[in-house]
Amino acid sequence: MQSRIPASRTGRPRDAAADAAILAATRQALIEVGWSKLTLGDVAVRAGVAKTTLYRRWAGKNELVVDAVAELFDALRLPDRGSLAADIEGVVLQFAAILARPEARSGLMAVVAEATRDEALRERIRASIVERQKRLVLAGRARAQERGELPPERDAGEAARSVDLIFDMVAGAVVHRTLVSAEPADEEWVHGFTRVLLSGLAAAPG
Amino acid sequence: MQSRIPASRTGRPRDAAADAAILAATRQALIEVGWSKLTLGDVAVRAGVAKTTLYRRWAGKNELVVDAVAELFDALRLPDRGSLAADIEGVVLQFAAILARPEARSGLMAVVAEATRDEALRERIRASIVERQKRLVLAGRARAQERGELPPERDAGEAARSVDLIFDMVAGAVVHRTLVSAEPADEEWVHGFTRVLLSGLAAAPG
DNA sequence: GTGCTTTCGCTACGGGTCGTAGCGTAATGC
DNA sequence: GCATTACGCTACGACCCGTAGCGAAAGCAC
Repeated sequence: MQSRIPASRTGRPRDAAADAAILAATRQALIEVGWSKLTLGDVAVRAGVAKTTLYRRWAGKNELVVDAVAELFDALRLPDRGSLAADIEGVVLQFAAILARPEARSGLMAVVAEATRDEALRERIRASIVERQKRLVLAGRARAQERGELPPERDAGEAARSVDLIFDMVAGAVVHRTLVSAEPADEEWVHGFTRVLLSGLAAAPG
Repeated sequence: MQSRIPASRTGRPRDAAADAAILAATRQALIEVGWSKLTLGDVAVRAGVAKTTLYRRWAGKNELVVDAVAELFDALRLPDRGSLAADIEGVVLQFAAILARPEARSGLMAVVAEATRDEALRERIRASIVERQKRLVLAGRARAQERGELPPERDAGEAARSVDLIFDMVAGAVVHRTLVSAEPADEEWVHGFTRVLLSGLAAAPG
């Protein structure tokens, strides 16, 4: 999943530790110098590998940063706080906390911008970040339906569209609040946002 | 508002037509080569001016692209379709149409990414794009309150927070849908989104 | 008109990054 | 041992950056 360029089956195997070192170095470089001034030569020095080694594993800066950032979002967990509203607030707060970290802010938006002109990169982001985290929406909704807090979907297509909409609204609002409005997505804001979102979902099924 | 570097009062005045030519050339370059491969030398050639002229007016690539993209959003209008839901749908569809244009997609996200590490650039984006377009939310809400579709705010602080939340939700959702999920924000999607948003706002005042 | 000031187009430059090629060496499978 | 691949290192041409310096042009004050 990480290395875009696959390793061969024969010959000397790749150093597995180098992958982790490179991704960690990439995140550190994002923190210290940001996306635009991040150079692959610098990352290689930080990771303690040769620049050519880096190019053997990743096609370029875009792919490398996507992988480095994607790992950050794997820490997201769906808490069980007893109610859908509280569960969502918990996830959104975690999401906001990740987006507050400079390596996530600088890297994520930059690769999304690059992806507007790169179909393969867009698919890479979708697969390794977006689709990967939709598990949270699915699990949260299923639990809420068990509790009777949300009505069941009429059909599968309806359900899929609903998940997509919720994901776009949650991720979009938090990202916009954090990166564009440049205001913190703190507990007060998350509480207000969650209330509006849930009221809307409950009142407008489908 | 456009040229970051102010002109002097005496001496030969700047060619006013050059500003428009440079901004148009910037947008055209965003369409053809995208943000990352956009060079100021290329923009200067496209605009028919010397590279040094460009540097006399803008501090760099970031500031230039912000100005070039900001103009795109000035075309937004609040239509009067008779109901708040219809009005919002109209604005959101216009917003989605702008974001569907490659010069807006590529440029906007890139400068937002750069702004995560540049306070002045962040303020520039806020002033020339975000705050500038909040007029739409304000006008839409005022009209809805006249119609009785939305309750009045309790106080000014409440009202301001509400506008910020609405703006983050609308802009965030459309941007995320268009650029990250890479799905079109068509009429069907906008209709569903608007329904959820308005139901939420009506049910969860303040 | 005559100066003063600033803009403009042009050329040239050092500095930095890119992505690749080439080499000798190290590590694994057969 | 042999083939194959990964690794570290060096070097390279290509490109873009941002600035300096120049002569010419276009306004303003007088």
